[in-house]
Amino acid sequence: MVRSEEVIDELKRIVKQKGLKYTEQREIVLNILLNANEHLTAEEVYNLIKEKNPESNIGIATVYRALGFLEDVNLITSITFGTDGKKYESNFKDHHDHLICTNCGKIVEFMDDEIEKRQDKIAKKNKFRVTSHSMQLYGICSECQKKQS
Amino acid sequence: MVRSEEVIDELKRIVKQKGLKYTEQREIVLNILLNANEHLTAEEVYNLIKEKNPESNIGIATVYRALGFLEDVNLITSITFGTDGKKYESNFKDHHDHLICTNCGKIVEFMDDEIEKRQDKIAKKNKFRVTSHSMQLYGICSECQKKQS
DNA sequence: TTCAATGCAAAGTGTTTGCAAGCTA
DNA sequence: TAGCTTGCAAACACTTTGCATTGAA
Repeated sequence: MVRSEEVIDELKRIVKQKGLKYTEQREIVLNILLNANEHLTAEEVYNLIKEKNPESNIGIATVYRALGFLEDVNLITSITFGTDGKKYESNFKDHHDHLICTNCGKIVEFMDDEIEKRQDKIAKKNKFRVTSHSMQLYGICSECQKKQS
Repeated sequence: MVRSEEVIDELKRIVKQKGLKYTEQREIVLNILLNANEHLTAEEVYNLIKEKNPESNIGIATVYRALGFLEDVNLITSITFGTDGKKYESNFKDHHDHLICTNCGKIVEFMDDEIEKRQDKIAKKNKFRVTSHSMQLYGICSECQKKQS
């Protein structure tokens, strides 16, 4: 995990290097994700901004554009699951994979060195130079199992 | 892997047991997925039907309804990854994961017992009853590496 | 001063629903 | 025949786009 200010500085650097403008809106969106403990949909980000930064009067289109931009420059990542649509998270969290409850949508993060090692091995065997990966295990979480039975 | 006819019989059994009607449309949709080698979106299923069963004049709404029904009765599963939306696959296929070349789009399928075992272990530790998973390794395939260098 | 970025609303997507007609049991 | 299913089109929800305006460099 990295300090928020460092990531914001990184955003400033990227924007400058690309000859684009630095805007408060992109910073707000990035900040929301840096401080979020869970994966957020575009709409959730939008609602959080209205709640935490009511003065900003941001539009939903801008949120979508900011999310797209931040994903392009690799500051955030998205995963998509079930009916909740695309969910975003900051890239400044330790690497992890996801366990996803297909009933309630809960996402649990995990990390397993053994799997990471095997992935490298598989990539080598297939002569791929792997740049990233994503893994999702779908199932029913313990709470939902109780409710169902 | 199971023979198509057995799965179709299973569908007939389920439909009867639920007091519903057996229709050609549901059978066609199921058959498309049984014979598909990849995960298909609703629209891809629809297009395949128009190609392989042009006489059926099926509507896209029926495809969605059939997919929903087949998923409810556990003959097929859906997962969502990337930007293509919900993708379906039959529950009667051998399992595999994907290596994806981000340059040319080539997809290589693989399967690794060690990873599968670790996944089970992780699921147990988190008290999830896992029903499916998807893993993608993104990178550059050997041909594209040659072209780039 | 320039032109990227924004907010708004309209236009696109993909998916679901209402309904009259069709078809299975 | 009864009522589940269908095809069609309209309705929906989510996301993107066009455009005039704003604002960062």
